[in-house]
Order: sequence, then C-alpha cells, then structure tokens
Amino acid sequence: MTTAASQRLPLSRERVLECAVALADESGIAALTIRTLAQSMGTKPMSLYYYVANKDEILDGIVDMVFSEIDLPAPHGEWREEMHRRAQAVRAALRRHPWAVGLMESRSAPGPATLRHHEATLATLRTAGFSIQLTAHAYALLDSYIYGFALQEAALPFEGRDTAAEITNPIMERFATGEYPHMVEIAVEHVLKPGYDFGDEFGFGLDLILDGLSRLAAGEG
Amino acid sequence: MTTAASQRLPLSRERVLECAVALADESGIAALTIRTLAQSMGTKPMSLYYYVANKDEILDGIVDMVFSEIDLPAPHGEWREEMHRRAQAVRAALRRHPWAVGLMESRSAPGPATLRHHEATLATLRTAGFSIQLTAHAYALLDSYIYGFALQEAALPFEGRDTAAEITNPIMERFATGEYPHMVEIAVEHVLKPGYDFGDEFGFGLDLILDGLSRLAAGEG
DNA sequence: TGACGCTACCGTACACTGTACTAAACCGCT
DNA sequence: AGCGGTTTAGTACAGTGTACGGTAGCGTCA
Repeated sequence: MTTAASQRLPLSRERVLECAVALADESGIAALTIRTLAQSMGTKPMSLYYYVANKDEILDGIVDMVFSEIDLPAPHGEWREEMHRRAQAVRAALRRHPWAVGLMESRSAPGPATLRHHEATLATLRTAGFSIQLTAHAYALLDSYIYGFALQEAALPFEGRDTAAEITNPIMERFATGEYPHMVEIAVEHVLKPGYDFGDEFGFGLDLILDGLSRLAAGEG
Repeated sequence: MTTAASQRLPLSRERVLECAVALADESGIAALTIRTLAQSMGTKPMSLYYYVANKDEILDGIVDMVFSEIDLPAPHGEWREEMHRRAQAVRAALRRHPWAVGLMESRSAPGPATLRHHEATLATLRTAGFSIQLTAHAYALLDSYIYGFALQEAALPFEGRDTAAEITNPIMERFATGEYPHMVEIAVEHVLKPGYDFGDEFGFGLDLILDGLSRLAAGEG
C-alpha cells in the first residue's frame, strides 16, 4: 500500500505556494508554470486549481510569502534602528527571492503579510513622532530605495564578492574603443578591485537617507 | 496600385522597435507578442524575424529605446542641477513606459543608448570632482531611488492627481475592521486629500539625497 | 441497501504563445 | 532573360493557462 500517492504530502494552498516559491528560487520565475509546479509536487496540473483560482493568485500569493519572511519592525523601538533593520531585512528577502522585485510591478492586490508589514512600518514612524506628511515622504523614499536597489541587484549578471571580475573582463574588451572612459574607470578602479561586492553599496545610501530623515524629524519634533 | 502593402511603410529594425514600444505603452508588456506586433504593423509574424533575431532582442531593444528618449546630462554643468534634471527625466521616461522598469530586471545586455546615458552621468559626477568611490556610491543611490520610485508608481492602481480617491474608497471599506489603523490614517489624512499625487513625493526624496551628496562632496573637495 | 451530495483530484481539449523550417516573391544586376 | 541575394509568408510544433467535465472515495439519510 506504499504507493507514491499515499506517500506524498497532501495538497494544500500553503504547500502549493511554498513549492511555487522554491521553484521560482531554483529555476527563475519564467520556469514557474502550472505544469512544472504540478510536476514538482508529484501531481497533475489541474489538481492545483482546487486550491488556487488561477496563476495570478499564485503570483500574488508568493509575493505575500516573501513579505511573511520579513520580521516586523517594533513600533516602540528607536525609529532609526528599526528602519535600518527593516531595510536590511527587506533587501535580504528580495535577494533570496529576486523574482519578487519584478513581480511587484504587476501585482496590485497586497496580501495580509504585506499589509501587516506596511502597517508596522507606518506605526513605527508615527509613534516616533513623525508627522503624517513626513511619514508618507519617508516611507516612499525608503521603499523606493530598497526596491530600486534590489532591482539593480537582481539585474546584475554576477553575484557577491569577487565574481564581478570574471564576468566583466570579457565585456570590458568591447569598451577598449575608448567610447566609455568613465565606465571603464569605475570598473577598473572600483568594481574590479578584489573584495568588491555591489551589495556593500546598500549601506551607504541607507545611512545617507536615514541621516537626512533624522535632520527633518529633529526639525519637526 | 494603391494596395495596403504598397502604402504601408517598409519594415526595418527601427520601425519594429518603435511599434513594439507603442504597443507596450498602449496594451501593456504582456500584450506584446510577435503576432500582435506583426498585426499592428500590417505584416505577418515571421517577417519580423528578418530584422530581429528573437523576442529577447526586441525586449533589449525597447529598453534601449526608452533610454534614447532621455536627454543626457552635461558633464561640465553644475552637478547638482544636472543630476536633478537627469533624475526627473528618467522618472518621466519610466512613467511614459511603465513596463520598462520590470523589464530591466531580466535584461542584462545594455544597448548603446543605455551605455551613453551611464557614461554621461558618470562623467558629470567625476568632472564635478567626485572621487571614484563617491561616484559609485552616488550613482547606485540615485538610480536605486529613481528605479524604485518608478516601480512603485507602476504598481499603483491609479494614476495622477485626485483619482486615488475613486479607487481607494472601496478598498478602504475592507479596512474598517481596524486592523490597519495607521494605513487608514495615512490614506484619509494624506492620500485621499484633494490634489494628492504620488508623483509629487519624488521631489522630496530626490532633494534629500542630493543634499546628502552635497555634504559629502563638500567634505571631499 | 441504495441514492445523494461533498471533497479532492484528474484527463482531455482549446486557444494562444515563440519560433524553426520551408518556400515563394521581389529586385537589382548582368 | 535569367541569376542570386534580400525580403516576406505559410505551415508546423512544442509549450502555455485553464475551461469543462469527469471520477473515486467519503459520510448521510431514507
């Protein structure tokens, strides 16, 4: 009686979304099709439609799964510390799941985890004494920066420390014409230096933004 | 002799890309298929493949077309003014072509217009006396903010001034449970006020970032 | 006992996608 | 007139989301 069917976990909406995230992480969002997803779960395509209305719902669902991995900021903590931690946490999540950045543009129905995340962030700023206006400004600014940075990271053809050189060198040769001297300069003198990691640039911008907000918050409070 | 065929413009790579941009603007990037594109040009799908290797090349091409619409910054101008103008120009272009933001994540082969744009921007910062390190930091920061803002704008279900209210009101009713008090507060006291336009938030963050960079540049120079 | 409906799952079929392969039409040359 | 490269089309195929219609196993009730 130990058939494959009896051994495998029962289907559920949760499990469908978990497997969808895993599949997108491994093979990219383009490889996430109803058929491959069903196969990865040991089922047939149409079985999934019992738990999920359509593929769009899967896409909305996995974006919300990503938010559910992110620790919420503490509304009564020190705002700058909380915003710093949150920013790093969001970036880390988007790095683990690069497909999520591109997905956000097309999905407009936020899930419960997403809403909880937004709510906790707004609460932290308001509790710290930010005016409504400044809260809105700050949130738009911080999220724009975080998402934009994640977008650029996702677009990079290399990942992490040192690997830049291997990839970039062949490309650089096309630039030997001298048409792009400043790009070459930045590449040679900065990006191709050993130990370079684009991800390290994140902290610079984040601190600059938080410094600017500090100044404004002090002026308000 | 005035057949449809003789009247229509001759095909060319340029025209294929122009029509692709127009189609994506009108109907969204998902509607841009080889068949719909061919139909919009009054020809048959396979004819396009003479001018373009495959669909990926079309996608790379239209991203580059978007960059080609953006005025280059002047390397010898006042850097802050040039960066301000450039940021606004990029955002405006990404607003006209919202699909471009999502596309950037998946395309990693930059076209000539894209490269020229990067080169001119880097040149402006370096000419203004920014160190290599600060130039790299500043560029990553500015572009992250611009792209992230455009991403959020593209995800909004409404567009421009005032229309927020019409869309948001029905959604708000679901929040009447009191689970998200701060989101409701921001919505009621800020977003739903007459004259609100999310796009106006762009200037706030941009000025904050440029202020921060000014301080650092002054410290360097 | 047998009819019933509910849950969980699946097989088939259809319209649509990108594009490989093949063939035909066109056009400037000798 | 005929050749050869350039340009355009037709057909076909595998892969996509999913509508439609099952089926197998259950508990409930007459």
